[in-house]
Amino acid sequence: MRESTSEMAVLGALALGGEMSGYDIRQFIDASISHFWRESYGQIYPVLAQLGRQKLVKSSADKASNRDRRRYSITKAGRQRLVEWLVIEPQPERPRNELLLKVFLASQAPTRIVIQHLESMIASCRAQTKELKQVEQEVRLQDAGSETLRFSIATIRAGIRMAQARARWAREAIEIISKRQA
Amino acid sequence: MRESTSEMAVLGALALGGEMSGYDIRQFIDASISHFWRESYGQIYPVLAQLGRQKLVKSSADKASNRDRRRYSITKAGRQRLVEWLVIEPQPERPRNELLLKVFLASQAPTRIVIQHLESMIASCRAQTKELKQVEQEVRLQDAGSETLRFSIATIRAGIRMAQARARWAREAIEIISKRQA
DNA sequence: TTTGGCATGTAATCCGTTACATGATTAG
DNA sequence: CTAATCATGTAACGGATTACATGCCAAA
Repeated sequence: MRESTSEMAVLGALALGGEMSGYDIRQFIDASISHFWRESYGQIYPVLAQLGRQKLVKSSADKASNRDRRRYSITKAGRQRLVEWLVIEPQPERPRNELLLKVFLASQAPTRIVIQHLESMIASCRAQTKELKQVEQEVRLQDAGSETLRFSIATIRAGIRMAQARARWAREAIEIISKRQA
Repeated sequence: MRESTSEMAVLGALALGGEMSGYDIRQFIDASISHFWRESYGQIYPVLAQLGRQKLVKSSADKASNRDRRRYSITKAGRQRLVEWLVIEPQPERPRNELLLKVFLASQAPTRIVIQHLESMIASCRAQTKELKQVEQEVRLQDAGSETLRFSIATIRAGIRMAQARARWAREAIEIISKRQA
């Protein structure tokens, strides 16, 4: 089974967003879940072709525009497939973290280097927190009353909390690292 | 430039741990930084060969054992290369998060499904927090006085804080999702 | 003696990004 | 007119995992 998570992201976009082109799907993902997900065209188009072969999506040429444009929509089988995947418990991910690797190896370079990295991280976390808080307010207004609002909000809250936690950790790390041993 | 982060992880292991075999490197990484990094043999051996070609590590057959065993150590050029990499500011990573994707798409399945996922996550975060707190105590005792202690501790604290933040978020998310709209 | 851990390596495959190639439409 | 955006797709490459293949040594 190939590209299973990308398949599900594309299927999910079509389930929530209705009929869309490959291009639209990219915009949709970018606009709604870019803080924890992304898909490139290099994934989306092959995945759409494959989903089509599996009858999980259907496509039609768009007659309203004489531009080269295909519109995809999810089929009943596609919705079923999506649910099958949704019920599978996601395994805890263990992503590699380059900053933590640099912290772990920091004894090999001047201490100020890693402190600088941590300080930039704090800045970028603060920026992200601020931005996501704005997004949260916007989404609350725009999607008020929508069935999916609470799920969007839950993912945005995740981004905010993680950014805050990273920033707090970085503060603590700077203290731990700066303190000379007794 | 290929496999740059794996190269640096291997180089870093040799910088901290001294002379080691490919097998040892794997054990070292597993024992010390597995909560945010991992390397498979399928990476380690090709990377060692490549580092050798670049004169960043040197190897010698181990005569003390007549087992098939090569011991690698970092060269001066290797240490330089490592420092060059350490000073580069790590860019904020945006990993894909499957759980968050499932939360975002949760309207497509019964609500209890995603609640269950969040509850399992809380359980696994608690377990990880507990485990890392133990590791922290062990490392504090074992590496007391070591030059690298504070850096190890900083990375462990990151794991603890992130696990706690994830658990707290999951609690909040369950509330958000369970609440019926007014 | 047989199982588990030590030890090295390759091949297949997967999943994903980036670069490339092409061209239409629309807003300024 | 022309730049930005809409739009689709392929090819090359990169980085990592997993499975496979092999075999020694030590302890139970």
